[in-house]
Amino acid sequence: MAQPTMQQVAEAAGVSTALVSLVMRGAPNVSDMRRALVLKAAEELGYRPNVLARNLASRRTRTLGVVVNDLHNPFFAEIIDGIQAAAEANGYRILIGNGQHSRRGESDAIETFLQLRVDGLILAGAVVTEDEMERAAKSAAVVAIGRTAASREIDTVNCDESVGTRLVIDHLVGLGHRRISHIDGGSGAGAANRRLGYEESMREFGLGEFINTVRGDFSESGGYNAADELLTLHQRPTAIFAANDLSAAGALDRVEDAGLEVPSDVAIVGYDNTGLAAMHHLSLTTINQPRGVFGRIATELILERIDDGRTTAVHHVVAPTLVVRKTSGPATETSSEEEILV
Amino acid sequence: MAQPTMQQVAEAAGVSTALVSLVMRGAPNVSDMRRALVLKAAEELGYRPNVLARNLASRRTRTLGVVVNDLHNPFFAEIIDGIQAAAEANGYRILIGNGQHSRRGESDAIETFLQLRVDGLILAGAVVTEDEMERAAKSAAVVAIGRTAASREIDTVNCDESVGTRLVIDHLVGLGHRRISHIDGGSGAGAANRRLGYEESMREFGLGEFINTVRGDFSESGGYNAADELLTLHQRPTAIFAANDLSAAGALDRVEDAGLEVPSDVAIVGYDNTGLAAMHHLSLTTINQPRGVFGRIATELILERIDDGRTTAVHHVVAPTLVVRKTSGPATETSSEEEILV
DNA sequence: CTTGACGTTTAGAGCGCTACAATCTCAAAA
DNA sequence: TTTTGAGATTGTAGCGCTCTAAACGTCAAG
Repeated sequence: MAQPTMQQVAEAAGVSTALVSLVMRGAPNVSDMRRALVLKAAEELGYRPNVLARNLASRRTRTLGVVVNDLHNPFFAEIIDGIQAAAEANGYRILIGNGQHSRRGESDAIETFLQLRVDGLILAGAVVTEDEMERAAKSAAVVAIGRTAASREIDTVNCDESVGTRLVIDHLVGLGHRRISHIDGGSGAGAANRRLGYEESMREFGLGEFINTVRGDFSESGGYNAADELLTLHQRPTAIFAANDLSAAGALDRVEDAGLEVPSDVAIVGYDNTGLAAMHHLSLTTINQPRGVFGRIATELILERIDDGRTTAVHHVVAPTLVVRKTSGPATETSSEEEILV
Repeated sequence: MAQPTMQQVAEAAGVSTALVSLVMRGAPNVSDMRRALVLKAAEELGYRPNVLARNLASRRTRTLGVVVNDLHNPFFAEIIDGIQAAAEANGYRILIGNGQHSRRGESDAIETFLQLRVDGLILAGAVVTEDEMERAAKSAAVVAIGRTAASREIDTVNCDESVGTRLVIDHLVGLGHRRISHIDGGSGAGAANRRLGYEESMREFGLGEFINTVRGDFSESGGYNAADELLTLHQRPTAIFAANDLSAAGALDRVEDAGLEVPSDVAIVGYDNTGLAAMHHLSLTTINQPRGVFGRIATELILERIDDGRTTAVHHVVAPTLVVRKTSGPATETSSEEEILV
């Protein structure tokens, strides 16, 4: 496994190592003749630059470490796509670390990257303490996706939940719904803001009296149980706004189990526009977060710090969009009649 | 961003850099007094070992590069879990590279890892040529998950598709089904073996005359269209075995759209036991591949090469299991009658 | 006292590369 | 011809660490 070094390439090509270095880095001031000579020698020897040595000597890695909270969550895959595209376009490579859905796992991944001396660190959905992020920011540029940070050293990219929730309520109200209940996401990321946004929007539309939030979480069973609770209500809602797609799927399940039709008896709206929601079988109306854009913006922010030397924090807020599918529809006569009875 | 070096720690602790190195590596022959001294100095300075320099000097990285074909596929997340656990237990760290679902992307990720001089390379679901894997094997230990390799330099870990398919057919036959059709997975990974296994098992059960494969792919729409084709058949099948869960979901959709009951009119079985299949809403009978085990075994194989110097290839085959859920049930009277007519 | 053995500590030579300054080359200008 | 200077090439000192061999106590046995 002994690999050829620059030295050997230099000897084979009959030039200095410095020239080989220049060629490998694609420097401009090298004659075509020598460049060809070096390239040929490198090719023949199967030379592959040693990034360790290169980074050590240049004190730059041109590498971004991406720590995702949980690789199981497909949400992050698209963020990574965005990061990767933007990074490549700027001559950076990325390395991915798995937080294993825990503070501890994220810490380890961050530490690994810092030891590797990455130039920048993108934390997606991180749950580590802000303290820890700040400490990391002493050694590399840091940007966090999907969470806030007060530090001046840390940029953030977030989705505007209040816009997203308003889109949902607006959509449902436009369809004639008034009794719109919310299944909240417990301690999940963004759950609190979604609940607040729901309440705010309801009031905005003069529907304050119909505000009704039941406790749930970001899981299917959480949605199922919460829907169960809603169906036993004296006045059951004509529409359910769940905190995420998974819990919306659970709610859908429960509603159908009860022999009710979706959307005619009860409309259901999710949040996140996961692959699940797009499935023909579910076809869930939901809120789409432009995940690829998150990644792209995060990368651009980090490169501004690394390459342009920006030192002030930037907090980017991205607007989500509504995706209408089959689980939302007009409030029916029945529902309206019931409403009159209220 | 200038980070403290070993030199500075050594000065602060009043010892040599060699001693600091010893302490940082947890070497045994260091007096408690000096160890404490060094640790304290390192702590105070916020010292963090430079992995680049360390790896360069030691010519070892104790790092495994994991290249996954597609980060969007949750299939790989569990494999990574298994790898990570096994790697950590053996003092190795892992870095994840995204193949972006393309040969090109995988090549790039592999090249990046080789330039980083990882000790081992785990390719999960890779679609690169065997040539390329072999070239990589010249510089690092390589093991491939979910594909074969003829090279003596490359270990593999695979699932026994013939066992999996037999489990499915056995299950369905046990429920009284005879007219069992297969929706194949086109050029998807493992699709060919699943189709072969299906045909073989059918013959084994004396059901050769009922073998019926329709072209599909690993997507929901592929399953939908294939099921559509099956339903127009003069003798429609009483059971459908789809090449993966996603296409099974599509088939389920089509069958329900036709007003047929699952499983009483048509039973449906998927493959892979993805999160999708586990959803209450679908509750798909399917074949489970022990993905975490894939990862663990792959890691063990690679460490055998790295640490124990094994040079012969090992090909590990793991047995899948059947997960019975709600989309499979007994063949009904109607179906049997129809069969008599055949 | 030596001596030698053992556990601890250190000096210093790399690891493979980049960066910088120095040097060389050669055609155009003087 | 000599000078000039821009472009091409090279020598070499690190980057921060590990590793080998040697040096340094320390202490019991001779």
